[in-house]
Amino acid sequence: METATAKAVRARTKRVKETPLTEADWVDAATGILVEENVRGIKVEKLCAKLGVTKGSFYWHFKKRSDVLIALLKAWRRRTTLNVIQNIAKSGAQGMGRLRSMIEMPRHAKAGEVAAIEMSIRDWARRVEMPKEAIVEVDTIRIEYFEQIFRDAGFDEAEVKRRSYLTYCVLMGDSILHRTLGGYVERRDYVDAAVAILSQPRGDVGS
Amino acid sequence: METATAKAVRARTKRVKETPLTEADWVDAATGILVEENVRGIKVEKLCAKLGVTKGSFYWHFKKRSDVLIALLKAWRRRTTLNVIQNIAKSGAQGMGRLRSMIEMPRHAKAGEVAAIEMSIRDWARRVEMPKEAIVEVDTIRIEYFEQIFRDAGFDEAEVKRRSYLTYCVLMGDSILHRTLGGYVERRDYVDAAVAILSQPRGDVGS
DNA sequence: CGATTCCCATACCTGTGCGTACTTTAACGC
DNA sequence: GCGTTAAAGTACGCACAGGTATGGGAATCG
Repeated sequence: METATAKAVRARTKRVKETPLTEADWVDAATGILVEENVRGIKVEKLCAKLGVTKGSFYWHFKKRSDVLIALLKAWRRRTTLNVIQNIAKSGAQGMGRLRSMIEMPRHAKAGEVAAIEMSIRDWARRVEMPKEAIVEVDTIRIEYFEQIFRDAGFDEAEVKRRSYLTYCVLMGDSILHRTLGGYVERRDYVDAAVAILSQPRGDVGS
Repeated sequence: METATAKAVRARTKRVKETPLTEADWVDAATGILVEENVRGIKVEKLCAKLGVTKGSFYWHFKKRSDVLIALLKAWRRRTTLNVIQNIAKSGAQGMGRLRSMIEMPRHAKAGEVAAIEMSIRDWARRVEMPKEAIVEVDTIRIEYFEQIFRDAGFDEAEVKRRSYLTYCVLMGDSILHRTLGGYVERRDYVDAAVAILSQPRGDVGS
């Protein structure tokens, strides 16, 4: 039979980090599970196993399970809203180049993980109010950015709104569909076409 | 204290239907929970409560919990693949009118429930293989229909694929975003713009 | 060097949910 | 009428998960 001290040692050796855990560690672990499973898969004991500690630690950092969910959401909200703004500046794109770099985003290398997190949160938001607020905020910020792009390109206000919404639909749709329909269209091909079609001046409607 | 017979009577009176339950009844109940919560929310006892019976009934109809999930998926797959084909015939639309009626779909009255089911299954499919197969099949059928539309309109094969994928992205994006960004654009306005832009012949790309 | 505080371990209680074994009731054939 | 079978009801075992209470070791501060 395993002694209590032996178990303690075994638990300790599982720890990756020897410094005390921070809230960020818990949030990261929870985010991982959120993607692999879903919100309901975020169990206290599973979090602890992932971090190599026991429940005593969790309930020292948080009062209850839902507190880590709130922290997760807060962190995502902050990261994501900042990302939108930063990607504007970072890419250095101008005019319709901004549209292109936005449309390319879901197909970027590291985007898969990011998109998976967002999709999990969107799914969560379908039934719970708290994540819905975060989603609405992110959606609003993004669409305002699209509006700016089309406004700069000289479209009138009504057309700006329509194209912004359409653009966001394309973006959102692609980030969902390129997983199952991955190889259907080439990335370069798709991005070119999307930019061209969305930025094309309104001509006559084909009969 | 409540007697055993009294409990039996109380349970019986909760039953909506007095005829024996069918597999379809269980699948319907499970689908309801799938939308309200998610796939992990489909608990055997919750299903039973919804149908006014006890676990004895469930385990007479199914061997284990996952069997009802399989049945649910099978039913959805069948319904959805049929729906795509039927909506083609039913609408009676021709040419680009077919595109319009497809784009209108997520905004139809009863579409909310249907879309919610699909989104729940898509979320489920992100982590499990079984629902993923169903999703891939549905995606393939839909995009083949889009291809037909654009092919009939005279686009070349490469453009057919690009536009089909873009169209599906718009459809998918709208069915997700119109919940949070519901009032952002008017339905009529959005549909007109989407059809116009997606069907517009390729002109010069604005600089 | 002693006490306090931080961070975590252990043990326990409770509720819930899956699955099983057995019993009960109602309809139906004969 | 009477046994048989379909369609449940009842009771139980058990594993997991949330939360609490308490204990322990290491660092830190006076």
